[in-house]
Amino acid sequence: MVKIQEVAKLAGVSLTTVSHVINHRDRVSPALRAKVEEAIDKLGYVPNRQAQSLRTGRTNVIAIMIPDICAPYYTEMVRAMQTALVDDGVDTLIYNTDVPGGHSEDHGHTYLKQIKTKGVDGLIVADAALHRIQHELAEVKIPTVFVGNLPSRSVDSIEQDGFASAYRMGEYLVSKGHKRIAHVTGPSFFNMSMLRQAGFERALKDGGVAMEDDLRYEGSFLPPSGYEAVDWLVERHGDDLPSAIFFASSRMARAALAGFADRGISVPGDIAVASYDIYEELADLRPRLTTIGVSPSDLGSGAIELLNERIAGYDGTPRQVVLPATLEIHETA
Amino acid sequence: MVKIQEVAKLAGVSLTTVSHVINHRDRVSPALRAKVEEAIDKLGYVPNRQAQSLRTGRTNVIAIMIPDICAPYYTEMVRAMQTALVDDGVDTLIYNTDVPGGHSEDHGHTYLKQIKTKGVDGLIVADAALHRIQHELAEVKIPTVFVGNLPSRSVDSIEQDGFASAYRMGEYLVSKGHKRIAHVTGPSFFNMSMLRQAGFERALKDGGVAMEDDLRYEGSFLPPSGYEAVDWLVERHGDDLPSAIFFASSRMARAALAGFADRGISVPGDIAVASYDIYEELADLRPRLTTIGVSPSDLGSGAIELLNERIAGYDGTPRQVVLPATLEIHETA
DNA sequence: GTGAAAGCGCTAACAG
DNA sequence: CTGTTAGCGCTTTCAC
Repeated sequence: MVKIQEVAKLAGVSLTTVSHVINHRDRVSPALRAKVEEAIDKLGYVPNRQAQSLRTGRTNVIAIMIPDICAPYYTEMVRAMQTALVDDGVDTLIYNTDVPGGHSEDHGHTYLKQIKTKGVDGLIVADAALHRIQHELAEVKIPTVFVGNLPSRSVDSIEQDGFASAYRMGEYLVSKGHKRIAHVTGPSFFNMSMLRQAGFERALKDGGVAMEDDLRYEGSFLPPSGYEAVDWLVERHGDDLPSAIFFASSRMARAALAGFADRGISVPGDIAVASYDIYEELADLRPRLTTIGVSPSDLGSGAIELLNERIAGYDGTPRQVVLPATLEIHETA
Repeated sequence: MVKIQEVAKLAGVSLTTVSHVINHRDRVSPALRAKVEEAIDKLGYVPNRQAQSLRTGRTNVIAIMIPDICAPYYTEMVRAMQTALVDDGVDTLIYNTDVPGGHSEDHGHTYLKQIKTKGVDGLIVADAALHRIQHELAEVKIPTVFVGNLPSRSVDSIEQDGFASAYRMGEYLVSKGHKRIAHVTGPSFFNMSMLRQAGFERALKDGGVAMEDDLRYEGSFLPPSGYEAVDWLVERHGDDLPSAIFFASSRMARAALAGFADRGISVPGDIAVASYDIYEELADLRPRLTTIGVSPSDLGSGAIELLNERIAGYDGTPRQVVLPATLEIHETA
């Protein structure tokens, strides 16, 4: 490893000067600068980040915690973040709480510890399962932004209004004349699940459509439970299907579409399908899903904005940004 | 930030002892260790990684370069890598060469520079577009594994046999009685595209089926070009469709399925569809794609194995691992 | 505009 | 088993 001293020697200057041409170009005369830069090139010198960081306390790295790197929703979000960061040369350490061998929350806990020691400049937590460790989040003294609903408001957050969005979808389905609507919710231990559920069912109620308990199924947000929901629906109501079904996540809806196809149930002919969540990848699905949600890209770039302000020194009380949802009407409902 | 000295003071020992309980537990008497650990807890001490790394030269971080974090193929691969790394506490810096604002290869170049300065312990490059900068790869003195076909064999690599796999799919289609088969290839500047193409067309030839130039379309591996390929096919051969079509990537095939659906062309009724690539997410697609390929998870965990050996000090000539492909026959062909 | 010197927090000889 | 000591490579006052 070639170090700053060797550059200095080759260029015939002091190592301070070399450091200056690296960090404060203007403080060095053009002539010297040229000499130094030549030496840097010749030697193939690259500054050692560890040493730089140790000295400056900055790493130019942020950590991102997501539950599942295989979910397109999160990858689109991460991509937007990376895009927003690339010009600043900030790198992203990605932590997947869903990695096998343990509960997501445990991993979150472990990772949080790990992250603290890493000396990252900032942290983005986009994992609803971690709302339970919000107190820990607040104690982490590095700038942090939570993506999702964070009741405690202990750190900055950016989210969508789950209640209002789900309400809007409920309204839409009612407006299409549906009178019996099945509802596959998210896990009841997630705040966001409850919000979406409450919003959706409130809309039905307001629209004069009763939500039968027997038409509600608690899913996990993940694909398998969407497929299972179809099994449940057919077993339970096969002889008298509801006219529509709403999924609290599009991953479930996507799997459910496969389930309906496998059962020979036509969508939207036999049953209309709608879901929460929006992201680009859904565009290639047929039939195209009718969904409501906020683009993960917007959430991602918004999160980075908040984080950058914190990193730059903003020190006000935690902010809470709520992004408006879009209703995308396509073939399935 | 609480440092090792304060812990030492509180525990009433020298800072070496503290360092030892952190790094070499067994070198310290249980009694002292307990005292030190208590002090660590009380103070909430976490070691500063920058300092540790500066001293030891290890960071417990590896860098992973992929072209597109939104492609399920790569996310499954990354996930497998992270799973293989989590127990060792190794974190992953993820670089997306496909990030907007520049050509993938340029980004690769830039990132490579950035990575060099980061002092990562290892590097995984899973981006075929980067085979052009293989010489740079070889010059990076950190342990590196390339995922994909690397003709120069300048570093360790793990890959699938594109020729053999595509050949096998060609054979299969011929065996199903197809006589006119369209072929959507990958970009001709990729080595792997050429391998797949050669394998597939060779199989047709060996099976006595002519490959008409007019039935070949050069795609990009990405979804949009799959959709475009359908447009091309219909414009060109709408009145006389071939009986089957093979896509060199499943992302193209997936988009093509949407394209066929939009045109009212039934799969496999009007045309059989097959593709390269295998990954879990395809399971939720209907009709299910008939594909051939190697699971990205296997590639990912294999890559980590190779990398770990290098990090551990293995210093032989570059190895080349080739994983066998699986033919998955489903509905579309 | 340039250089000497101090030290970021930690680890690992080495000596006791 | 424990403590003293010398840096890892860099940035940044502070003098000149």
